[in-house]
Amino acid sequence: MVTTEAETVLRGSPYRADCPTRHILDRIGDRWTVLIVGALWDGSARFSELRRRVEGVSQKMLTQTLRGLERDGLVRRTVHPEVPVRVEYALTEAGRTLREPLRALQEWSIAHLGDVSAAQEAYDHANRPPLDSTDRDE
Amino acid sequence: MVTTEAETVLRGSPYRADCPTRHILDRIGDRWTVLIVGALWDGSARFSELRRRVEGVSQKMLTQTLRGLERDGLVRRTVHPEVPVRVEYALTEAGRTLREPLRALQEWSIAHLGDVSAAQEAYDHANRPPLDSTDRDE
DNA sequence: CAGGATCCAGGGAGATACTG
DNA sequence: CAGTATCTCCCTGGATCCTG
Repeated sequence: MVTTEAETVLRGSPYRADCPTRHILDRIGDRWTVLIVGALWDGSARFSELRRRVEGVSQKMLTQTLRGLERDGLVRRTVHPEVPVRVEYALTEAGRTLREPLRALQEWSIAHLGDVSAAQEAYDHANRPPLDSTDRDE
Repeated sequence: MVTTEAETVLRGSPYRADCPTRHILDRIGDRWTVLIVGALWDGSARFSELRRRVEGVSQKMLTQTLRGLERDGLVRRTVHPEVPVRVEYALTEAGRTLREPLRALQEWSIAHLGDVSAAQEAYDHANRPPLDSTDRDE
């Protein structure tokens, strides 16, 4: 694989379906992946623990996402053959490196949340006059 | 609003549905947002231009995503009242700041694509060898 | 050319029941 | 406890047709 420079790729390939970016987008695309990586930020956790940490995730999605991450080599799954089966999940080396860009993204979101919210309100106000009291606010 | 430090947020709030992170994830969650921001990386572009740049995007998704970005104040839409209507899209200041974290993410994907692919193959080979083969080592 | 409106298929995602 | 297996619902997103 020819590793062209990041800049080049940004302007050329990524818009083509064969670009690596697409694959990663598929991964971080689903909301759960990022949240789960975040939940494993500081160490390992058991299945139930993750389920508690990542609020709103269903057992199905948690399993599914963890498997995906495991398949990608970002998460390591360790089964402890004890009486009540105990499974621990932790980020691999590769997974840990993913925290950096993810953190950048999160910091951005924290820093710009206000602007975004304001922009949304302004947009809605300017574009969507009173219909009813059906305003979707968050 | 409890503006805890980034680290704290990472371990606490984000897993709660009320965290700003969720909003951003909803935004970058869809594959098109990132690609479109990338397509506007170096300047403005017209609708058709974007449609060409971002391969695989449907007119509906392009419009939808652009509207979302516009609503969030990340993209500015300029209508030129000429004979054939001409609309130009460009990143706003806020949108430009988003390029940083996005670039980090992309660079990560480029850097780790190989590892991820290898991990996937290894996983698939070890866990789900296609039917037909009767080999059962390990 | 830019985009609104529709119809419709596919898969994401929840709830439930069962296993080891 | 840690999943697997279904069934189903619903939203996402594509394809198509139409308008300013």
